[in-house]
Amino acid sequence: MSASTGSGSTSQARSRLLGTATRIFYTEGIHSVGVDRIIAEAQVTRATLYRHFKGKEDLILAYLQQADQGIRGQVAAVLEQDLTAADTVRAVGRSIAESIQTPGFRGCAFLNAAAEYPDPAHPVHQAVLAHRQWFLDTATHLLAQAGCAPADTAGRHFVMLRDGAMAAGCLFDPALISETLLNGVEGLLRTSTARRLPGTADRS
Amino acid sequence: MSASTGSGSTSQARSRLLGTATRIFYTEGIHSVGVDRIIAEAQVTRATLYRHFKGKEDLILAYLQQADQGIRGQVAAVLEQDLTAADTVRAVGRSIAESIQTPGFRGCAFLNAAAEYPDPAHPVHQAVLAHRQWFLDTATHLLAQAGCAPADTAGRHFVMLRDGAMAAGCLFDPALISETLLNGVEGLLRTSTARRLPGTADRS
DNA sequence: CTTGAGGGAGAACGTTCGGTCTACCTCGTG
DNA sequence: CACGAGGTAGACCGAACGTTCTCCCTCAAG
Repeated sequence: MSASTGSGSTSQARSRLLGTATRIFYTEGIHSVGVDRIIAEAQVTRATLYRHFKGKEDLILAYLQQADQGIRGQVAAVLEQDLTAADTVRAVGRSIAESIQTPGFRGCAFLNAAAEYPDPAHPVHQAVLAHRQWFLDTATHLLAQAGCAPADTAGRHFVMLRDGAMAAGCLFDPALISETLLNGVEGLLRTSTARRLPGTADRS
Repeated sequence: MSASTGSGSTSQARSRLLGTATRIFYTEGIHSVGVDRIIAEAQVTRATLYRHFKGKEDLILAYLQQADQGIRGQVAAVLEQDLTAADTVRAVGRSIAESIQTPGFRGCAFLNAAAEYPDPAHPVHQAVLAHRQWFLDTATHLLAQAGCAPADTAGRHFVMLRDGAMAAGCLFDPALISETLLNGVEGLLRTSTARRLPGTADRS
C-alpha cells in the first residue's frame, strides 16, 4: 500500500507496465505478443511484472478493465452535457465515429479480444460479455428516454450498428464508416420515434 | 497431379488436413493452435503437412480461401432463386441470420482473422480485405438493382448491419441478433427505396 | 538502525512453437 | 520391373513461450 512520495496511485512501474501492455495488445493483438516484449518496452524486469500481476492473463484482464473504464468515461462525458435524450444518443454516436477516425484506431478492444478467446468460460471472454452487457443496457436506457418504440429492439439495433462500425473501422475508409454509422443512428431515431409528438423533448 | 483411384480431387490427406484446420481455426482461433494439434486431429504426420503447404501461414490462407468460397456459394445459391432484387437482399439477410443461429457459430471467420492479424501488409489481413471488398461490391450491386437511393450508402449500411450481427452473434442470443438484423435490412429497404413506384419489380 | 517492500539484472525452468530431416513403406503409371 | 509421388513414423533443430528463481540495490517507515 503506502502513499510514497505522492506520485502515482500504484507504483509507477506498474502503470508503465499496464500502459505498455494496453498499447501493444490493442495494436498487435494478444496471443501474438509475449511478456518479453512487454517488459522490454515498459523497461521493467520480468520479476517486476510478476510482482504486480499473477501472470499474463492478469495483465490482459487489467488491460480490458482499463479499456472498459475508458469507454465508460467516454459515455459519461457525453451524459454530462445534459442534452436531449435523442441528442445524447446522437452524441454517443458521434463519439464512436470520432474514435473510429482517430489515427491508430484498431477496432473494438473487446470484439478483438473475443475473437482471440472464443471459449465462453474463459475469464477474458467473460470480461468482454460483461462490458457488452453494460453497453447494451446503457444504449437501451438512452433510447427508451428518447422515446423509442420497443426500447430493447432499438438498443440492440444501436449496438449492432456500433459493432459493425467498430469492426469495419479498421478495414475500410474510417470516414465512410463513420458517415454510415451516423446515418444509421439518425434513421434509427427517426423510424423508432415516428409516432411521437413534436416538442416532447425529454431530458436524459 | 494424377487421378489416382478417382476419390478426391487433391490427395485426401490434404483435404483432411484442410478440413481439420478449418474447424479448429474457426472455433478456437488461429494463433492459439499449433500445427501439432492440427496434424494430430487430422491424423497425418508433420511431413505430410509440409508436403502440401509451405507452412502454417499457407494453411491459414487456404482456410480463409475455403471460407470465402463457402460464402460466395451461399450468395450464389440465393441468386439462383431468381427473386426480385429486394427479395434477393432479404434472402441474403435471412441466409446470414440462419448462419448465426447455426450451432457452432463462432462469428465471421474474416473479422476474427483480422483481429488476429492487424498488420495491413500481412497476407492474411489482405485476404480479409479482398473478401470484404467482394462482399461490399455484391451487396451494393444488389441494393442498386433493388432501387436503393445512393446504392453505395445502402451497400455500406447493409455491410455494417451484417458485420454487427456476425460480430455479436456469438456474444449474445443469436435469435435476437438475427431478428435485429432482419429488422435492420427491412428498414434499409424501406427507407432507401421510399420514392419508388409500387409494382416496379425489377429482377436481379 | 533495522526492516521490508519495490525494483533491477539475469540465469534457469520445462514446454511448446514452426519447421527440417532421414528412413522406410506403398502403390499406380510409364 | 523401375520409378517417383504420396504417405507414415519419429528424431531433431533453434527459438520463443510463460514462469520461477536468486542476488543485490534503494529508500521510506517503524
